[in-house]
Amino acid sequence: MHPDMKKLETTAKPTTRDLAREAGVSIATVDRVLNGRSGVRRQTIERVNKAVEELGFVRDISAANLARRRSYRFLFVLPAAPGQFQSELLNRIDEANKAFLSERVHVETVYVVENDAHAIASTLDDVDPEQTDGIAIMAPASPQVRDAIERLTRNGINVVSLISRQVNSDEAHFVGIDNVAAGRTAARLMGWFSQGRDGDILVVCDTMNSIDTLERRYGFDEIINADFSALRVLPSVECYSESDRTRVVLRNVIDRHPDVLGVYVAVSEAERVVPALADINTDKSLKIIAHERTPFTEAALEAGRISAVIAQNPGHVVRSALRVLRAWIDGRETIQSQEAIRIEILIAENL
Amino acid sequence: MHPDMKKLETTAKPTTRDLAREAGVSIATVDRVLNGRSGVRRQTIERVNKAVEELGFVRDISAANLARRRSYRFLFVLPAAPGQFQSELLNRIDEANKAFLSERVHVETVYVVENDAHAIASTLDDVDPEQTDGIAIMAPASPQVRDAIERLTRNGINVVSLISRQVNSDEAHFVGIDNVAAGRTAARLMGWFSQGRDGDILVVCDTMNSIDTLERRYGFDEIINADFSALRVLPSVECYSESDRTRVVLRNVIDRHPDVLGVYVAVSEAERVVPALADINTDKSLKIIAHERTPFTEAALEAGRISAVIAQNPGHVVRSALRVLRAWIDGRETIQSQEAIRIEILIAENL
DNA sequence: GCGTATTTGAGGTACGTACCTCATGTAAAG
DNA sequence: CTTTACATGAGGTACGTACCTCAAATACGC
Repeated sequence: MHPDMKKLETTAKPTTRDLAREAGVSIATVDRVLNGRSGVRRQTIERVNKAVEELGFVRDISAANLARRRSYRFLFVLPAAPGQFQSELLNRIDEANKAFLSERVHVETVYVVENDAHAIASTLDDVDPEQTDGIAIMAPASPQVRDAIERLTRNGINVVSLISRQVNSDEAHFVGIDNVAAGRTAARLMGWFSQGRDGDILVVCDTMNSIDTLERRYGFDEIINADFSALRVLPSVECYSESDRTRVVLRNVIDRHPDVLGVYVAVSEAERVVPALADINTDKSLKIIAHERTPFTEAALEAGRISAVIAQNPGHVVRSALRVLRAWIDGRETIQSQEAIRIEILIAENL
Repeated sequence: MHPDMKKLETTAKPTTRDLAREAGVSIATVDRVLNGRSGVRRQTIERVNKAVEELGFVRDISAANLARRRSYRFLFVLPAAPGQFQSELLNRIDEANKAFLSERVHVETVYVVENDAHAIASTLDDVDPEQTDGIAIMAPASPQVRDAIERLTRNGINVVSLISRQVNSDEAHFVGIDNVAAGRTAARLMGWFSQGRDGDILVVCDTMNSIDTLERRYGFDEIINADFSALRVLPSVECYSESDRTRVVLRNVIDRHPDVLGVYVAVSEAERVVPALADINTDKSLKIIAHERTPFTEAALEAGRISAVIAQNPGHVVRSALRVLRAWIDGRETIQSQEAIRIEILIAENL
């Protein structure tokens, strides 16, 4: 056996009792210091803190939460959109809710109309600070939502934004990928796919009003212009989440630009856009890059209908949001590297 | 506010007390049933279980662990190799040890000589079941280690294998990537990089005795042969973790094969192999794919000296191992999707 | 119907922390 | 030197679960 192991047995984890003995004060005083209650001399506070250092005391969060009768009540605010990525996200929330039940974490979900910033803001305003400890919101960035988040924060409710960053809101931690970098990544792949040929590249988005889409497009152009000058990126095709419109618009663009080599589907509803592309481009020579791992994109990758997918792990996003909110409440640090959401490159081989 | 929220307030999480009332038995009996103690009639057991179902009782693990005085003492067994990936892994273990301290998880690390299966096995045999609750081992697959793992399991110590799968050991859960798929992924990328040209591809490994390397090579060949017939994969270059040897062998091979287009560095010590390649291939036309994210590979990606990296997240690996071990001890389920280690494709744009 | 074995209940203590009250100590202000 | 404010100690209860003991109730064999 390795020599250090004995320590585990003899040196048990120090408790508040040990702290009191070490600092030469009573347990009550230790408690006052640890929980920042008033009525302790500066000098005594320092004695206790020194004991904490020396014994390496770490508060037992389980016991503390038990004593406090604390449970974590979190609320996910999600757009009521029907896409596969949405439902994937929902499944992960359900999953997390079940898994964290034994750790006193309760998760609920409420839906909002995606395009109505005022409605979203008023939903947020209606949240009762007495009954909610934290909120994870996925909604397009807007001043109304940003302000509502600020009000929540002032009321003591922690907020993180999911997938879509709420700009200018330093209050809200962001859980999601860097969309500019995602666009750059897509561009690099598209460049490789083009094999040095010249031609046009199509970028499909819902609406250019979405900051996420703008950022992706920005990153995409950046790399294509810098490193793949043989490629021209056409103006973004906006399809406003409507299947019929998508079909018509795509056909128009591709008819007018026979040199289209590849398509970057910069929105998450690949299941709506890609089939439309397949109908138009029957010879399957188009290189398609889409976003998000869903049953549709998985199948399409395996069938070779999509060449690559840029994804963020929805389970990771959900759990990260919960961990960040919880750490915030506990006054703990998070593990930085754990909370960074990776820009995943998925191909048929690494699914 | 959404309508469900009130429930949180009124319907508190049921406790053993509630269970007892619901089942019409005493708390002591509930306790006997929940903890599988003897001396309860079958009929009574069922009454209690029914109450568990109906109330949706979930045991509060924090409180239970507190009462049991349970702490989780885990041991990482790592090869004493000096590579950057190793030290990355170590950092993550340290990090996890600190972060999980407040959840009564203690992690220690012990080093073994990588190539001495007997020594590793005897290290495992020396572990005291009284003082260790679980082991995560990273070591080349070998019958000796596999048998030692089986002995540990019989003694009630749960074991997971990290990075390298211990074959034929169904006892030990594996935390790491599918190496065949990793090889396939590398091959697909290499194919894209080759842009349809024909030429030779070099595969660099430590030794062909390593199952991990064999699997990567197998997957690599599979895709190259199937989809990129213009490329020929040369016999693997073995460099036995020695810098001098690496340099000599690589120079020999590249001198003899001027058509080498790309190199797949199938081992984790890219920091040893890639600089050697750079010395030889001064015109920088070689496309290099390496394994594992390390300070070296990050810098090399950004500088364009490496085109892509196939990686597994060491922090994720460490935490997943700990979660799996803990769930095992608690008799809980793990979240499947959380414990799958992804084969990450890293390029300069998605770092 | 008796004795014995099994099943159940009642009640306690403990885990490590939070939070409360009340008594007592000490220092500063008058 | 007293008054007052503040600082600290001592001791308790609680959280939800585990685990223990002992007594009481019930079932079972004969």
